[in-house]
Amino acid sequence: MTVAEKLDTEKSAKSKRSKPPVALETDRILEDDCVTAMASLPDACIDMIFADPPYNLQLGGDLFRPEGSMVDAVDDDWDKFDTFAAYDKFTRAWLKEARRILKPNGTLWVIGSYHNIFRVGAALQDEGYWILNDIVWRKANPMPNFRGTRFTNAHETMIWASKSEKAKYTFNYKTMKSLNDELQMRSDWLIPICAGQERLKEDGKKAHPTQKPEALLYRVMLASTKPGDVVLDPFFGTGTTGAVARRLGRHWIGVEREKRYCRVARERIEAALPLDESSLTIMKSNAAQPKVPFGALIETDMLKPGAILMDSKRRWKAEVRIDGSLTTKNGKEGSIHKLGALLQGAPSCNGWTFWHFETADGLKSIDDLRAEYRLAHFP
Amino acid sequence: MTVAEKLDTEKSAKSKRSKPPVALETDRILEDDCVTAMASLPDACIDMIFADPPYNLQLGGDLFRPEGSMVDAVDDDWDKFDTFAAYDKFTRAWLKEARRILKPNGTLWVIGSYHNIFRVGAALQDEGYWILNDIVWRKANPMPNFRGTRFTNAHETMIWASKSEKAKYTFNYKTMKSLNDELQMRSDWLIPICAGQERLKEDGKKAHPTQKPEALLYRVMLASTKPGDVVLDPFFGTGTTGAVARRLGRHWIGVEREKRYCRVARERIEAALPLDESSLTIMKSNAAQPKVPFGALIETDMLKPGAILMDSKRRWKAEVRIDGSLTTKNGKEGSIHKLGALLQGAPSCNGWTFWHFETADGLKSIDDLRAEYRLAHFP
DNA sequence: CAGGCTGGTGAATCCTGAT
DNA sequence: AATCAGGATTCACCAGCCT
Repeated sequence: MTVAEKLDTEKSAKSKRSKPPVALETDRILEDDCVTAMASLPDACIDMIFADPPYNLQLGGDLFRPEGSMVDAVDDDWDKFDTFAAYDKFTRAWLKEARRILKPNGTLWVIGSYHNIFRVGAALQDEGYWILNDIVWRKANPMPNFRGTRFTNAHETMIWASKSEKAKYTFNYKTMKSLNDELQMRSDWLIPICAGQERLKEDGKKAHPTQKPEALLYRVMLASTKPGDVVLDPFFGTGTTGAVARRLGRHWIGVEREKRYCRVARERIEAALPLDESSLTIMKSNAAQPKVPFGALIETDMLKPGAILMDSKRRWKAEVRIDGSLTTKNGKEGSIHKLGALLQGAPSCNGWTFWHFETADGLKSIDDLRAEYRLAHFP
Repeated sequence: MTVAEKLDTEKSAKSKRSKPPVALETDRILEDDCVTAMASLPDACIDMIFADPPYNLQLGGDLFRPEGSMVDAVDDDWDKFDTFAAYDKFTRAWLKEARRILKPNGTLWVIGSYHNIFRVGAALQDEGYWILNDIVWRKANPMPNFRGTRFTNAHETMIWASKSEKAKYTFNYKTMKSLNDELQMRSDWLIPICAGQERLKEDGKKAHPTQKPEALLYRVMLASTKPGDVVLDPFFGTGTTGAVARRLGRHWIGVEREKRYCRVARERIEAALPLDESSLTIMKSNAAQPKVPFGALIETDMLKPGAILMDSKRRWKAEVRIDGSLTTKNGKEGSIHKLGALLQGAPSCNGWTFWHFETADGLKSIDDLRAEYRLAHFP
């Protein structure tokens, strides 16, 4: 049990609505209102939530309008404020419940457009979430603005947030870098909209008005979850989140009110084939490599006490001592990291990459020695 | 007098704080707090407001680059707020005053990052503004994420809003289209950050920590104002808004509390000459080259993880992994370029033309797939 | 002079585990 | 809870200098 999970259990025990620790049923759709459905789940059981909440105030009128307000007889401005207030109430309700069911180190993604994303963003900050990034989904082929009255609305915004400021969230940095031709993945993603074969149809018409592309969920999930994690989508629609989760070996829970969406989603996920284990492995795993103390290189005679190390430009030299510390001619000393930092006047230094030694083929880094050591001792 | 201006006068007359119709003094800096300064202006006298308010960054300790130097962070007092509530109060105060001085058909631009933009967006909706677009400023050269903890924060968000829903705002559609090589201008703009000669210095150090690029203001002003319009900037700083306004033949009013910023701004605007051809070219948008990372083919399911790639003569084979890296049977791995080079013993390799996959009609290059991807998504 | 190399820098909520 | 030490981590652009 990790520290995080321990904390989690302790919190649950204290909470008024604590539930007995039962195995969470995953890979299924809860056919219910999103707040009610989430309320049926125990505290801190979800690793990641992806939410694509509605924002069409007209269609959802009943849902968002507060009790007893008169629709017809109000002034425009008042009506607008009223509607915003109702939308905010709805937003806070599901964000609150979502935060409760998130594990301490879980994260939340929300996608929206300028109609609702600012309200959602402010609300989630107020609820205690900590924003990690806002991500811009740049649509490769957006619908043009036919009337020429504004800029072509060519993007949507996603907010990625952790449960709290100090949380140790999952971010698969190397995976993202690899996916982006060995450059850091930026906050603006160019991804085509969902069309063609991928777009689900019913009787020739699109099955859902706002179906998201699988490529988007693919990147979201690959970035912020580990295989086996549980992903929840409180506005499941036709189940893009579920389909991608299954393909990527993650567990999923979908919440959706509308029966016909649920039916389409089930069929779709059924057909989404999980990738096999070997394809799932990524090139540079974030799993910690076995730690090698510098002294181990001396003990195994890969470096001898008295050997001279220097930085790549031969500005500084130091001698290796028997206990794995280094010393300079004028008496400075310390670990490979400490001395490297001291000589450069830097706050810190990675001694493994800073220090080199002379070979027939020129300078070689002690990090290469460490790699050799690992190969020999951790096959 | 336009209809808009007539409406405007009528409203002013009814308003409790109506003022005698005096000529508005423009092209000057009001050296004062932003709310106080705006309060000194009459109702409905401004055509466009560009606001770059404090972002409330909430930075922690120092941040160092991998090579040891320290990042020069924004730690100015003007960016510090105790709570979100305090920031919201400040935001609503200036938004309210800004809306009062805006002409009925005037518009407001606000720029921010994920730290503050959601609060600003929600507040301006509450104040009665009507959002027209959210615009993403994609930075061509953002600061990387040095610790590999999040996605590179590579953009900022601007909100463009009219005073009310029914307003007849200015949008120079054709100008924008011609600026964008005869394609409709999208909501994501690729513009470099302010650096080099353009960056104002004092004693060799940057004069203002958050100076915005003139290219950004150029596009904003060209899109949403007419020559002779009055543009107000309530957070003037070193006067980018004023400089661009002068060059584009717009009148400007700047509001800035800090004396030293005012001094720098005055000198700068004094020197801002009308644009010549060459500067115009610089300002013109560099249409984003759609670069396709190999990973995009996997995300869009054009290539599946586990697929086998080989060179044109079938000498080498490799398997596609989930993150866009390749791996061979005997454990060699890398990007399409790296692995191609490694296998051939060459210093470098263009993986796009080196790697192929089996089809019914024989081998096909992954470069063909890339071409298909481009064709499908960048019409 | 062209071209290459080095160094500096930009609105940044930037580590982790053991003791 | 706080402290300490190990050691992992960067992209595009510009200016200046050298070959």
